Amino acid sequence: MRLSSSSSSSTTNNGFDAQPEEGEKKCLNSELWHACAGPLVWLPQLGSRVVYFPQGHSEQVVASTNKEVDGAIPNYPGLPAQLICQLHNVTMHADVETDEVYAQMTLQPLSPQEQKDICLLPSELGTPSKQPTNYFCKTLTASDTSTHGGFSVPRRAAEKVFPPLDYSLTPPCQELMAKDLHGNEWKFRHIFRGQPKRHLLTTGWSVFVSAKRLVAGDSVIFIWNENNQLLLGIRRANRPQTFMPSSVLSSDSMHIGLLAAAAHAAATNSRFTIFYNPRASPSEFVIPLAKYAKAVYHTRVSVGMRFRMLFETEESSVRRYMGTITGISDLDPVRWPNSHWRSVKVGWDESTAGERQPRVSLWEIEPLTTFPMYPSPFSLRLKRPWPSGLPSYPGFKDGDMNMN
Amino acid sequence: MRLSSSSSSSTTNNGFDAQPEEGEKKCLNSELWHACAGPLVWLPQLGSRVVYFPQGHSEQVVASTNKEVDGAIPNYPGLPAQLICQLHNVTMHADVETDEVYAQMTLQPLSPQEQKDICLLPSELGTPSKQPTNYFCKTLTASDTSTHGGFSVPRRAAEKVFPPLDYSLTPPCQELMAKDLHGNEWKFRHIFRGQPKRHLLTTGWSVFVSAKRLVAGDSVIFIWNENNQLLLGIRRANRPQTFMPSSVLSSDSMHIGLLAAAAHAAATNSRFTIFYNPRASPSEFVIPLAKYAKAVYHTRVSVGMRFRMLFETEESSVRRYMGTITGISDLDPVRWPNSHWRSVKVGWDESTAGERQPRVSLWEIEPLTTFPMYPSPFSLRLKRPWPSGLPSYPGFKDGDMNMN
DNA sequence: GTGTCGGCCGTCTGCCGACAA
DNA sequence: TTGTCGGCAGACGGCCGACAC
Repeated sequence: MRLSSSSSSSTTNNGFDAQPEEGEKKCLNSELWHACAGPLVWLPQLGSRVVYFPQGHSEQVVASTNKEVDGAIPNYPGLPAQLICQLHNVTMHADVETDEVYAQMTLQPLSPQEQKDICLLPSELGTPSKQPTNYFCKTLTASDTSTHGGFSVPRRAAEKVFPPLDYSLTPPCQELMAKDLHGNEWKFRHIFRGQPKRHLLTTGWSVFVSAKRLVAGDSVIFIWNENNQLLLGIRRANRPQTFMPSSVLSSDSMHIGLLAAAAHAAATNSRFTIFYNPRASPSEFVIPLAKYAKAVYHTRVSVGMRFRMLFETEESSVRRYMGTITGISDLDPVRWPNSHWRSVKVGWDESTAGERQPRVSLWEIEPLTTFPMYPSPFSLRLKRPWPSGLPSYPGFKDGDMNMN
Repeated sequence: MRLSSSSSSSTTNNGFDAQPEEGEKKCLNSELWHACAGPLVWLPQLGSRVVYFPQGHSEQVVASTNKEVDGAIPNYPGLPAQLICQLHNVTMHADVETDEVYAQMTLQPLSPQEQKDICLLPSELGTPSKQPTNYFCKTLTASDTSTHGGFSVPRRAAEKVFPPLDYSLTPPCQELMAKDLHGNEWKFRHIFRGQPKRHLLTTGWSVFVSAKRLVAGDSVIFIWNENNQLLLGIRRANRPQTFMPSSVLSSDSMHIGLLAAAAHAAATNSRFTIFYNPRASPSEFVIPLAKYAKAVYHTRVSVGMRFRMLFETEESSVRRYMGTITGISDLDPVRWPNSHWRSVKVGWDESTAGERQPRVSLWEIEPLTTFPMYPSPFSLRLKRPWPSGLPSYPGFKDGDMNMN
């Protein structure tokens, strides 16, 4: 049985397959996936080199299982804190039950020889995934989810993303068809009525709410794409995890499995598979190699330095928060010495910053004092040693770094 | 957040905690758990020695994730096909979403010294868990689950497990309160009416059906226990897995995690935790040591020998099927040489046996030709070598074996 | 501009015995 | 003995504008 809809990002398919073949994976709309994942989520490019962080992967499992790890997790001496990998496959998925978006990636650690020959391509910095322009995201109110009525569409939203109504009708109304991540179609009656006049979705709305089990606080996303299709995604509020597989494997075993799978792949230069859940994971843990290299080797940070960092707003747009670097140290000096994962301790300017993490990674922030983009002998003198097991960085050629 | 109700089988609590303390696990009714798990499911006794089979554990993950394992799973040379362990903890759980029952066990592999000192206690053979006597199990019909009506209670079932109605009333009826695995109470109107007269659950029934998302084919279990409480459990039909954690960890990583966790525990004689899901797992993979030893060292089997084996019926009772041993060999000679897991190839007498497994383990069957219970020098001559990494069996004392 | 409510109508839930398997 | 159905009454779903923030 297929448990999720999926789509390979390597295809250039822009819509849905009209008739997916039996036994083949259904195609999943990339625009909608990214809209649901959020504006800050990028997926690395197929075939590119990436850096994989077991620590970050571990954090995702912690967040997903909501269980702290006890101290019994063995060390994997052969597993460095970061693995440079080739990205062989990346597919977008959505949970059939919850519509939760996630990505599956197949990674292959580079051989020592390949690591020596590293030579960054401009394209490997990672390009932000194209966010749709004609869309809106609304957090559902009690009235929206109650059985008593329909969905109140914000006026600007309706005018921007829905087809224009024929205002000569009394009342003006039309039928909308929207496709969700799995390709299912939902029909809504869109009407403009009331005193004062407003846009509403009536017939069909409550079916959608109950089928998706939406509650007040969850959000819906409507997209009008370039193929004149209406797409419809959902984002659940951050209620406590309910999708946890508590009855399959202990969270300790999951942690061990993740580490052992990566360690085995690293030792044999073979492929391994991971799942990245952008809305459950505290941070991305598969980073384009060039982005990592730029942040770690071509940006100099120090205590006291000011920086800014992007965060997602409730309306699914982006804003910057300012902060100051208060320290630079290993997050876990015993288990993961010399790791760049969350190596920067920070303080946030705004007092409401209680929920922003106290530790970030170098590639997540923009220091306000910038240094020359192109590497110089000076900037290549590292403050911290190159992690053991990885080569030094001779193959980094100036001409290949084109990062602005 | 607590994701499942649970109860330690080490407590002697026979009912529900009236007021579970904050932060403490709710107590889960053992009778009801066993009724939902089925008549063939035993849980090993707390503190006893058990044999753990990574192969069986692996089979459970395969069944749960519905995905075959590719060949990439590394060997764990230090991990034998069976581990003798001390059972430090065993707790019963039920999934909050699905009510699916499962058990959590904490195992500690015995040290080499402890393995030398093995001396079986009579109690360690494993005692069948007491199945409730006053109960019934009914598979729901289309009428039972439709919104059009209530639940038709089979006459014998109602007379056996529900409190007697006052037949002087017209119509005779009463209110029933039943507790599910999580301790939630459900209220039903029990009425005896119609022409011909029959027992029905009306008011309250449809709330239960929709809350538990029951469909025709699922089963309900009502128990009247010795504390005069009515307990109510559910067993879903074997529809394709829906609880799968596809977005958390790849099934390969899960397999590796399971093996690595056991291997690490075996190497360091430290504890590890596993989940046993009796209705998802093809076979039990944590076996009382004495049961294992009796089957492997004190029962002689050969090709052509007749045997019988217990199976669960649809009505949650037990029946025996007969078969003939057709071969004895390793299930996976490469990865798990000298393993007793499913080492017996069998043929079944009845032609409808298509769904019964072609390979079973020695402790699952009862050979029809029995040999003396007490070990003799003759019966101790093993047909197969004692698995490497385990001691020979000198500590087996005659006086301690009291197995009938 | 939009969240919630009272009002009102229609559909579907849910209780009943009939009937047949 | 019990699964399904037609009949029927009442509850709730769901569409409407009023109204207030």
